[in-house]
Amino acid sequence: MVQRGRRTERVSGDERQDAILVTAEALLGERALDDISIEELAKGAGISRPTFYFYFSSKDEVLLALLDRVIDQVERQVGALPRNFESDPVGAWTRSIGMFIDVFVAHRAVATAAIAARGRNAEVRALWSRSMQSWADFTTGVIQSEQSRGAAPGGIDAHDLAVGLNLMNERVITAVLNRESPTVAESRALDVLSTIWIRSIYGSDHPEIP
Amino acid sequence: MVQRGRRTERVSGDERQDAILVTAEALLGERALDDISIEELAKGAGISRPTFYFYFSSKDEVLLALLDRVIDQVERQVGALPRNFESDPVGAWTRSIGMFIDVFVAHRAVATAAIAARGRNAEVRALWSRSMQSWADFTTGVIQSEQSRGAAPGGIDAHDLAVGLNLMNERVITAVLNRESPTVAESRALDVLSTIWIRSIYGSDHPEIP
DNA sequence: CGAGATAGTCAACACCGTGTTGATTGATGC
DNA sequence: GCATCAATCAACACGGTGTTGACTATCTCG
Repeated sequence: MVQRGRRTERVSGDERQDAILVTAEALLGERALDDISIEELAKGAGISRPTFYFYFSSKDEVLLALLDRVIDQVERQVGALPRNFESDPVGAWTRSIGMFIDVFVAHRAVATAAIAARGRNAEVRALWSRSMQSWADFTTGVIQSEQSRGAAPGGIDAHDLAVGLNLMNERVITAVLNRESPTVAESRALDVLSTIWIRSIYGSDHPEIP
Repeated sequence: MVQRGRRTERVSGDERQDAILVTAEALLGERALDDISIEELAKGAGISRPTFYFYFSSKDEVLLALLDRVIDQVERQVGALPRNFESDPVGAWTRSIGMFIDVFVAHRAVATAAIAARGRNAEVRALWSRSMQSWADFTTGVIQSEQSRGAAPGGIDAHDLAVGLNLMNERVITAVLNRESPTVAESRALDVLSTIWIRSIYGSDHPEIP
C-alpha cells in the first residue's frame, strides 16, 4: 500500500497490534506457543521486545485476541446451522458436524494453541468453553425437540448427550489434524462422527421422518 | 523407617530416584508440571538441583517414568477386561468403560500432566498413544466379533468406531475430572458414555442376545 | 506559534528457571 | 593404602520474561 498525503515515518499503533497478531498466527502454523518467544513476535512486527508489552501484556494475551476472533466466527457459524432436522435428520446432522470440522480446519493453528494453553490459562479456558457451549446448546435444543416429537429415544438427558458428542468431536478432530495415533483417517472422520451421532441420538441409522 | 545394620549417612541412589518420583506425583496433585521447578523436585527429594540431573535429564523424564508405571497397569487392566459380551453386552461394555474411568481417577495427576505434555513432548505422546492403543485394540476386536455374529450393524469400520469412542472417553473423563464447562455430572458420566457406546455399536439400547 | 499532553519506542536492568562443569567426598573392592 | 566409582553440589553460562525510566514524534488547543 502506497503512502498518501504527508509522509509519516512512524506506523500507527493499530497497525503494529495487527502485525503482532499476523506474526503470531503465522508462527503458530509452524510451532507451539511455548516455542515462540516474545522477541520473535516483536521482530515479526518490526518492534523491540519492550515495545511488545505496550500492546499486549503477555503471549497468552495475543492468543486470547486471536481466539476472540475465532469465537465470533463460531457464533456466526452456529447461527447458520441447518434447521431441517425433521425432514432430513441425517443430512442436517452431517452438515452441522461438517461445519464444526470446517471451523477447526480453518483455524487449526489457533485451535491447537488454545487447546494447549487451556490447561494453564483460565481466560483461554473460559473463552474456549464459551465456544463449545455454543455448539452444545444448539445441539441440546435439537436433540430435545427430536426426543419430544418421538423420533429419538429418551433414557438419557439431552444435554449430557450433546456435551458428550461435542467433546468427542473436539477430541477426534484434533487427533486427526495432529495425525495422532490411534486416529481415524481424515477422509473418513466426518462419516465416523456422524454415524456415532445419528445412532446415539436416534438409536438407529434411519431416524423416522414424519 | 529406622536404619538397620551399619549406619550409612548417604542414602542409596534408588531411594533418591524414588523420592523424586514420589515428590513429583504429590506436587502434580496440586499444580501443573510447568508450575513445578526442578528445584522443588530436588528439594522434595532432599538433594540439590544439579544432583537431580544425576537421576533424570529433565522434568519430562520424570513424568515419563511416572507414566511408564501407569501404562503397565493399563495393560494389566485391559487384560482383565470382561469377555462376556455375547451373554451380557450392556453389562460388559459398562464394566469396560468403568475400568477406563477407574484408571483415570486412580492416576488423575499423571494423566492430566501427560495430556498437557503430549502436545510438546514426542516421547510422552508415544507412550500415551500406546496405552490408548491398548483400549482401542481390545475394543476393535469385540466390535468386530459383535458385527460378524450379526448383533451389531456394519456400515462403519470397527476400528474407526473403536477409536472414535475411546477418544470420546478420554475427553469426556478429563472434562469431568477438571470440572470443565460444558461437562457432564460425574455421577452420570458412566451412564452417558455407555449409552453412547451401546447405541453406536448396536444401533439400539437392547442388543440381541443369542 | 508554542506549551503541554499523549502515543510510541527502546536500552538497560532485575529476575527466574534450565542445564553444564569441575572439583570433592565417601564408600567398595583389591 | 590405593584406585575406582557413585553421588554430590557450588558456581557458571544461558535464554526467556517482565519492568523502569528516559527519550522522541505527533497531536491539540489557547
